[in-house]
Amino acid sequence: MYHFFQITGIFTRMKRTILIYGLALAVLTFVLKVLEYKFFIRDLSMEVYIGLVALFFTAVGIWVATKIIQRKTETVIKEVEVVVRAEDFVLNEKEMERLGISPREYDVLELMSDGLSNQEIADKLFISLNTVKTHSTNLYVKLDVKRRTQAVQRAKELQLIP
Amino acid sequence: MYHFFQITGIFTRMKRTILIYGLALAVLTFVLKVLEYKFFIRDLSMEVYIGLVALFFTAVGIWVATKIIQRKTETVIKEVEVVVRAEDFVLNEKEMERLGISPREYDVLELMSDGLSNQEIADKLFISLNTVKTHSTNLYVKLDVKRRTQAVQRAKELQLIP
DNA sequence: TTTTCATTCATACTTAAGTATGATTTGCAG
DNA sequence: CTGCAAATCATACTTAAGTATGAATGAAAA
Repeated sequence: MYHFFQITGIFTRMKRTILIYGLALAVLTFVLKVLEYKFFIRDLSMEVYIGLVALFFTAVGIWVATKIIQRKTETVIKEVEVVVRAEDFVLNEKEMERLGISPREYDVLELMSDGLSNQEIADKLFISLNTVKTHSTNLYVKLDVKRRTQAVQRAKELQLIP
Repeated sequence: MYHFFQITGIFTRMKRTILIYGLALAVLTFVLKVLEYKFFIRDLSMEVYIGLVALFFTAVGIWVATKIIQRKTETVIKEVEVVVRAEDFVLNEKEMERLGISPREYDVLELMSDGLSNQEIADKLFISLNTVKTHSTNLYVKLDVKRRTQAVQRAKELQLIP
């Protein structure tokens, strides 16, 4: 795809370049004639004359080349490592249902994983400490763990919390 | 740094190119002289003669250009997303030192994050429950937290544990 | 309507966690 | 050698966590 466009571009450019080149040749020939017959051309030796032509057309050649030659683009692919943390958390609702964790129990679980104490959880959810204890105990049974630290661990494994 | 080498490269190439160019000019002049005096050059009109020289030096110019023209280096920076998983864990030793966490305290921290109780940690490390408590209390101070759940959280944030 | 279940809370208890303080040993650096 | 930090352990205590049991309520399903 990329290559194709490039080739088309070259042809378009070449046509124009050839035209300009032709014109340049004509102009030079004309200029030389004029110089030859009107001024000092006869005083110039053949070598100098040819040298000038050579110089001019070398210049023309270089100029033409700059127009025609496709710049070789050396594509250096520099791979930069962008560290992205695996924060692509999506709640695993299947596990939620399978374990039969209720919405309120989940609330407690979330706050638990934030490192809050039962009392702090109670305050946040406007419920008593005892209720939090009940929820957490139920959670431990459902998650098949013994402690809150294990509950948080387990819940993360099961994609219940981030 | 990169730029510097490029420039040096160009000069080296130019010196050689100029040399070759000079030689080409000399050779052509010589060839023309030979042709002129030995064969048919007098039959050729001035225009054709100049035309040939022009063509030749245009070619030389183009050739020179191909040598001189700097290659365009296109640097494509490709960002490769690297998702860091738990397996890619590298211990942040700077934080370890900064916080002054001792090796033994770190052992306790690790087992803590595995969800073990103080008693279980004590059994694993062959130390008393009291010692574990001492270590954990020290950890809480150093990590500036109040509970083990928070300690585990904090330690993960600081890349102390996976 | 009855049942089921989530949610709430209470009481009473056990166990674990965390705090405070002090003491001993050991290896290492000044 | 001396001092210091790490590691160990103990005692005593407070607080938090977890267990067991029971009960009230209210909404939704059978």
